[in-house]
Amino acid sequence: MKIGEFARQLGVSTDTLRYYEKHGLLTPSSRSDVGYRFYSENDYKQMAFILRAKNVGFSLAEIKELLQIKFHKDQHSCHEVKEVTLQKRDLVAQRIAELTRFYDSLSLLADKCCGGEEPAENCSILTTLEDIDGLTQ
Amino acid sequence: MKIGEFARQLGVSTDTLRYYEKHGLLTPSSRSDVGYRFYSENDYKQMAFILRAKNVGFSLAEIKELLQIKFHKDQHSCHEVKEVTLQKRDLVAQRIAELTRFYDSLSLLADKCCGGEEPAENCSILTTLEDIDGLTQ
DNA sequence: ATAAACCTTGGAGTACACCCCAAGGTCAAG
DNA sequence: CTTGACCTTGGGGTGTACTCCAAGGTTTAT
Repeated sequence: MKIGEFARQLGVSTDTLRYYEKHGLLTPSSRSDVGYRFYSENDYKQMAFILRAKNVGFSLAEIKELLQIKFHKDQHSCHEVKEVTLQKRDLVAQRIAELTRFYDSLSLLADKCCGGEEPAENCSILTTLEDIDGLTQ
Repeated sequence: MKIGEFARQLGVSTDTLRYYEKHGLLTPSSRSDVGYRFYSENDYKQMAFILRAKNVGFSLAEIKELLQIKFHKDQHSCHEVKEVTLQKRDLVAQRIAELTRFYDSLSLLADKCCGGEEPAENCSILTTLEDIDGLTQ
């Protein structure tokens, strides 16, 4: 598949794909005689992974590290690979925990609010997010 | 508290604090006669909230919106405030769901790995993250 | 009273993640 | 065989979120 079609299917721009290639996140599996990029089914899966990772707040540098868990398979011991994987998993777990606190804070804020048509200042809604922050930590 | 001490306690630079003030995220509660910024306990709580929000992947623009849930209290109806709060909460829930998928993927990757000293290529670890990605969606 | 350690504003520079050309080559349809 | 829709590289521009001066004023300790 050429870059244009590939980009359309993934909902990104061709510029983004060239940018990712330049920065070592996704190299198309082949090139045509005249240099056209060709993307495979595997490239599609890798790009989908990159986009999901980006969507949950990983930087491109972090995503590159995640991808290298697999590229490092040959050079590194199974033990090392497992370590890195578990480290990344812990990082994800921490983010989930913090987001859960946010979720609870916002739930509390919504629950305390009557939801009526009067100005919110007269509502039992808590006065500040900081107070909520204090309550839920 | 002056800006330097405040910055130290929060682990950010004074430049960052001035930047946040300029962009409407945190205005110190007072200034001295000659213009020195003074930060209060409340400012500390708000800054802590901002940092936690940033840490879980909110942009400064999004954080500003979150903070405005409280600043809009007077001008907007309780109903509107509740709506915005619930919207933000849904967004957080989505991120949690996606991060959970990532957590599961990485767990699977780690579980399939023997963790021994041999090169990882000989391990039962799955060959690609994309495959895992496929398994867990 | 003077040095060190603060503070002020303004503006310039940086890293990240794109986005948008320009100039030119390629390819499929009519 | 040319028109239009693709593709190439290279380079410049943009928005976000800082980061780092420079030039000057203030405060505190000796």
